[in-house]
Amino acid sequence: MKAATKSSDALPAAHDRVYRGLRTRIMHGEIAPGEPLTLRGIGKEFDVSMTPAREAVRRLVAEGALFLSSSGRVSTPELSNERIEELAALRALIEVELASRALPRAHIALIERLQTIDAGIAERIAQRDATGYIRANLEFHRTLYLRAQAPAMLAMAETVWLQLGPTMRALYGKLRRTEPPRFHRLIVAALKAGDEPGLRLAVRSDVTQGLRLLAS
Amino acid sequence: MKAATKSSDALPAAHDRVYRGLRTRIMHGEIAPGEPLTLRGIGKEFDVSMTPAREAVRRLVAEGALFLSSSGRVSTPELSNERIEELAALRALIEVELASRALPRAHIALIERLQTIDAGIAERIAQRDATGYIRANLEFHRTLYLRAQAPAMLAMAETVWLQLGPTMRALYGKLRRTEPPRFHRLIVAALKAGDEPGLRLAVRSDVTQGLRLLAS
DNA sequence: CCCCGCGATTTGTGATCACACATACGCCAT
DNA sequence: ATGGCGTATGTGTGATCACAAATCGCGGGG
Repeated sequence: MKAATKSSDALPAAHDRVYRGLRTRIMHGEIAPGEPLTLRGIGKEFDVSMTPAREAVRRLVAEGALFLSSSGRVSTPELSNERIEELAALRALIEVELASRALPRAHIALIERLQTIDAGIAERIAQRDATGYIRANLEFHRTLYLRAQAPAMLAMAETVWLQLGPTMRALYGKLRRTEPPRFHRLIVAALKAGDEPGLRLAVRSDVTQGLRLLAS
Repeated sequence: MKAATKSSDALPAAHDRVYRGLRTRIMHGEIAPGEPLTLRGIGKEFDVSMTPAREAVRRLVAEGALFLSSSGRVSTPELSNERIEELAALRALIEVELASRALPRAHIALIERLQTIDAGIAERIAQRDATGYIRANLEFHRTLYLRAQAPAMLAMAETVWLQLGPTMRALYGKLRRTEPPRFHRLIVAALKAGDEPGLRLAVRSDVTQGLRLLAS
């Protein structure tokens, strides 16, 4: 039971592998809100001991992706309506700024890529693929924001996504969407036209649309 | 060498004690940018083993307060001008929103407390007390933002402060301030008058003032 | 039938250890 | 004197262990 030491493996550090694995699962909404996790369970799943599992969990807790009860138990957080409203407001603030900074650098190739991703989103919706929908939606936004050349801001936006992850999945179940996101069209149109005020409005609308129903 | 087990101590968990200790030192600018840290050194300083030290460091790295080199060495980060500009923009976005949300709840008692803190800031400046100045300045902002009743936003703002901590200390040395922060007066005045646009402008100015010189 | 309490099990915490790697120091050959 | 190399030291990583506390389940009493 010495877990392959390091031998000739590549170099994806153990605790980082666990972190990334949990992170994407949370961000994509593959874990239900309130679901409890155990360090030994995580370690077993990723074939590591408790130590790297603990580090990964600690990091996710620091990012707000996991909730740490007073007794040290970890679970994915159940967000209150107030917190959801705050996080939506943060998304609006940060992502509008990111989109605005990306606008001058948005070439036609980027816009075409966004349209391709958007088509994929429509497919996921048609197939009722919640996780795929969330993943594609985040890819749409991240692709745009990468052009902003603002890594610190992007990291902060992703932190917010992470916190909303489990809830977004639950939200997806509530609203029975059959249509593709209409605000994405507006975003693409504003990018093409170089219309900054229109872009800001479209991003703000897209980011806050779904979360309004949840708070009602 | 069994480190006092738990005996009759209260219950401030070990790794959390280390985390808080390092966090405030970083946020207050008591550690120079680029300064290297070792897990064993931290453990010795707080009288714990490497395990809690590692967890605290991991958490601070996750928050951007510490930099982790490719070989695993940790140090406080040396920020590029681009990153400083981003962080200043984030401060402006988030803190303007926080101030705006705090405005309707800003009673006279709060305003008086802000003025008291501001007087303390003037003292620190007169005494050339860099750390004291930073701490008092952050207290001024936090006191105001607490009224916004937006814990997630406040946490995000504090994360940005944390990332700027070591740099703010260096910044303090560059600009030889002798006058108390003039924008704080404007903030207080806007709060008294219930002037939201004025408040937003004053906060934005206060937050971005010092960092403009640094980027030049 | 429900509620309380006690014990077994689960779970997080922190210390310690073995190991791999990086760095730094010092010694020897040129 | 200087440059290169091998060793010693320091550092992070991850596994394992001992311990305390929390949680769960079961049984008895009301």
